[in-house]
Amino acid sequence: MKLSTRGKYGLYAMIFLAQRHGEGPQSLKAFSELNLPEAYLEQLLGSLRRAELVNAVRGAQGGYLLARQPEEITLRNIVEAMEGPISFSDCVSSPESACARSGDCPAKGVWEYLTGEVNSLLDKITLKDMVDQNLHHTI
Amino acid sequence: MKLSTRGKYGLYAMIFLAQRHGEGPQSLKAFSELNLPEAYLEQLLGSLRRAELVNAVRGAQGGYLLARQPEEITLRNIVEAMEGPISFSDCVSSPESACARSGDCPAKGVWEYLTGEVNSLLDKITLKDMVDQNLHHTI
DNA sequence: GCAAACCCGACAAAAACAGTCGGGATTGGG
DNA sequence: CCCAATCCCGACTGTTTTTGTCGGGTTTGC
Repeated sequence: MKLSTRGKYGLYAMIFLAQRHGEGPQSLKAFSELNLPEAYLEQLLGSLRRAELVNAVRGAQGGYLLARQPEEITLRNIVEAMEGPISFSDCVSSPESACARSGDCPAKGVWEYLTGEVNSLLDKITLKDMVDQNLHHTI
Repeated sequence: MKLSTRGKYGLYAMIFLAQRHGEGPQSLKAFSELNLPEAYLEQLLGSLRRAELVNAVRGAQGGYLLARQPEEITLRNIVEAMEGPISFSDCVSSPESACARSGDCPAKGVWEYLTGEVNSLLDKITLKDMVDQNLHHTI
């Protein structure tokens, strides 16, 4: 029950971009103040781009930009882009990994319930909330 | 954001014990209907015992029993016993892994908030709720 | 055209996970 | 008292996931 560094670094990168929203493309080098491994971060930004959370501008003076407004990007968007769909147990998300006891498995309902709750928690927090340190309006 | 098999199998084992609560010690062999690797399950039951969620009775006719009533064992108890403390990022739980940006890290508040929310979600679900398929009273 | 950028697939080290195994310690029942 | 049933424990191993690195390709502003 922990995010991997992908999830963490991905969020750091998104917060970095949100803080500079409107200031033009931020090159990979600009991210260096985050003290993350550069080549690795580049990979992660690729995932964020493919998830359409950031846009990349190639060529000189290029870099990365948020693809949407900070208030339109949720924590769930980011976490899912970096770590795939969140679900407490595979038997919820992928049909083929349903276990033998599927039919009346008392645990399945729990996984479904929790997965739903956490997703809705993550849906409620936007990038804007995070840079504003404004988490309480969500409660 | 997924439980490992430790978490899943551990919960299956606890549900199994809850369903037989009051019927005396359940030997490792009795668990075989769960179709889990026996030697591995034994390890996991060791973790549950050390977390004081089950009691083990050694010797012939021995086995495992719930250490408390099913309504007094929460999902959080089980998950933490199997996977360690829940926290979205280490910088919340362990002081030494605080990252350089600790002071004003916009992500830290998010991790703390989410960790708290998920913990309180897990606190509200007891083993009894699960065997009764009664998750809705928690909502 | 060239330097500053991003893009991409392949690779590798390290850590975590998912078990297995062999033998030791306890204990109820005959 | 002995033995079989049972739990206990640490060491070991194979696999998968994670966390990166690297080299070279592509794009584009100046």
